[in-house]
Amino acid sequence: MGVTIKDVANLANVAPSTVSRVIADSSRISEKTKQRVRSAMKELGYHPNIIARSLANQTTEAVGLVMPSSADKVFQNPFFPEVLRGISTGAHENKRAIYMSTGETEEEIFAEVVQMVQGRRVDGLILLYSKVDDQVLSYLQEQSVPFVVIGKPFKHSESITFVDNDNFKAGKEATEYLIESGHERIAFIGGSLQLVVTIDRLTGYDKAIQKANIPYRDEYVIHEEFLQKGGKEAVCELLSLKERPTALVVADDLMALGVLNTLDEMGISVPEDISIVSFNNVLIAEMARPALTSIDINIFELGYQAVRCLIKQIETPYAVAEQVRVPHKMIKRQSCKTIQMTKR
Amino acid sequence: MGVTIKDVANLANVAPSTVSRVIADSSRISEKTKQRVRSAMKELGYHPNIIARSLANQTTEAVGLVMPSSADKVFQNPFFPEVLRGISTGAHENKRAIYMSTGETEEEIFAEVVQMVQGRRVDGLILLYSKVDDQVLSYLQEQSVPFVVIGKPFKHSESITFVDNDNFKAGKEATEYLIESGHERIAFIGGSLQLVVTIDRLTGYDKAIQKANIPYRDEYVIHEEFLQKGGKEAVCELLSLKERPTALVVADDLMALGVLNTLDEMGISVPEDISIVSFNNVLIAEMARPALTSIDINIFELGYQAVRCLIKQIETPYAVAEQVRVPHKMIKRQSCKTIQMTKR
DNA sequence: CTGAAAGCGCTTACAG
DNA sequence: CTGAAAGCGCTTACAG
Repeated sequence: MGVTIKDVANLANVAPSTVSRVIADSSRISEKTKQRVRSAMKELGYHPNIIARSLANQTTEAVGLVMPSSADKVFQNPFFPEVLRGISTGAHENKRAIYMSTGETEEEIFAEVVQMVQGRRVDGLILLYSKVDDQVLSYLQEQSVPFVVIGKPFKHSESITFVDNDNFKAGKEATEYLIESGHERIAFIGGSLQLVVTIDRLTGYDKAIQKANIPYRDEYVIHEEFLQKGGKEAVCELLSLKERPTALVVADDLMALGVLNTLDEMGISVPEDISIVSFNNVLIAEMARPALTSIDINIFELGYQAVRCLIKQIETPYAVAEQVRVPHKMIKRQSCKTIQMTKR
Repeated sequence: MGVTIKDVANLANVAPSTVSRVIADSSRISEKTKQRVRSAMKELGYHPNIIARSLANQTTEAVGLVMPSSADKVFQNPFFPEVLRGISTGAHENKRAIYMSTGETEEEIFAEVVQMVQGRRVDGLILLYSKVDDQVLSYLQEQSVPFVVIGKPFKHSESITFVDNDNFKAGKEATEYLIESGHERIAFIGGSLQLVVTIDRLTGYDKAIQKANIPYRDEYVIHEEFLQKGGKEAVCELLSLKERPTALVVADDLMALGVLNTLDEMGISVPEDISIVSFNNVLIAEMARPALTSIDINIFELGYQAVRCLIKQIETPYAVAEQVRVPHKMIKRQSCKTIQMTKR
């Protein structure tokens, strides 16, 4: 039914191979022939069959996106649309199509990745997360398929191409900012400890309080899901302590929003009673009341750079691993207050 | 390099065609042979090449997603992640992969769609928007490729499969709710008139005020982008009128948020001075202060049903067009106030 | 129940 | 500068 290269060849009175060369705009074909072939293509409404081309030349012009498991929850967090926007822009600039995983459990996603890779559906992949002991990552490494991680790989990060913020530094800066404002009872509310981003930000927090000679307290470190609900649960735990914190480092804006709403319900006011610094600086940070002081991590750029690195890897087979650090920046708003230095 | 069907055939001592039948789990192959072939596959770590299979049997097990143009802006609106979530869930349940357009301008997107279709990259497509005079839609119709529209097609909607809310009714209900609360000076802030959803909701608004014998005023109907910024601009226009409205029907939560913030800056309070009903009921509707009364349109379900319809169409070649109406529901919160009936 | 062969629509050495 | 032929890795009538 579809018009093929043969039909074009017949009409233009050349061999199929010649048509193929015209499509590739090979310099070995005369202008005259090219013209003839092109008008035949136009006349017949010819469009190359990409699947056939993929099979013949072992390339797909598509990149695969691996979402974290339970993507259904993930899409609630504005991080993902924003990183997708960066990826989409980058893919488009490089004329690459996007292929997305749809699985929900870890096993399903793994199976999909194997399909994408072995099925030669994509030329390379982007992992939209980084977690401890990831079988997808190990698999991609051993297959030596081009891939890029958004976030820092837990292990072997020297030999893997990744795009990330300096989350250690960001966590440290957020905490230091609160310390400089006079806070000493600072809690940390983070996501799953399986996620490297949580580990990094927590380590930064740790470093900052250590440097300020503030004792580390186990009960001040809480881990929940990167969602509003997670923020809510964390607050309940923290407020049940005899010595409540006066400031919070919250690893995600959406969580911070949950924190804010819960505090509001409990009649605790921000920033008067509790100061908050959060991360990501998505739209809701600006919209929240009080507006949240948040570390902008430039999510769009994370996605955009990831594509750029991936394409580079695909096109230069033995390229060395590349590490890109996307800068962050604290955006100060109304959720923090300077307090009186007490005992120091 | 990859292990192919031939390698498996050799190891299992059968013909390639037999291996192929084992993959398809054909009933015409003996259990014994199946076992042998399967263990050979396992031993070699065989995975079928999907591209080759696609070429041979003219099917891809993938669905294409067509984003509205300027997808970069679109991703700022929470509608899209949520509809993607529904699509992703549906695709996954049906073992279909997702292929996404990345173009920004209308022409680019059109070219991508042609590529997806003629390149046989997808078995069918979902349009994530519906607008007046859409060349993509016309193209898909004339190619008779399976496709589904999210939103109501502007023309020929009887012969096209689509999934939509009853936006006319929703617009009418929102307006009636305000009328019943005593409002008469009700403005409508909508998105582009190129989008059918805007037209439908506006028509509903129109119907409601007409029914209540409230004169239609041109200056009370504003069209802006479905973003915060759009809401802001609309408010500025409306407040410059001599007779300011006392209530607003805002066609999108994100816009409503812009409206809210702008009113706040101007010292006009909601709902005391102005009541607001908006649409979509995304997370921010709940979070806004005051929390927004919003019509929940069940975005997830729109995406989910779209996939279901598409798969059905793909699998039953001459199926008739199907129209799915996803129900909506008003969620009442704090952005509306009953006012004194004045002149009636 | 299984195999040999043709075909899906391209690309790409190899010849000339 | 152009063509004939083989090949990419599958599937699927057609035989037997």
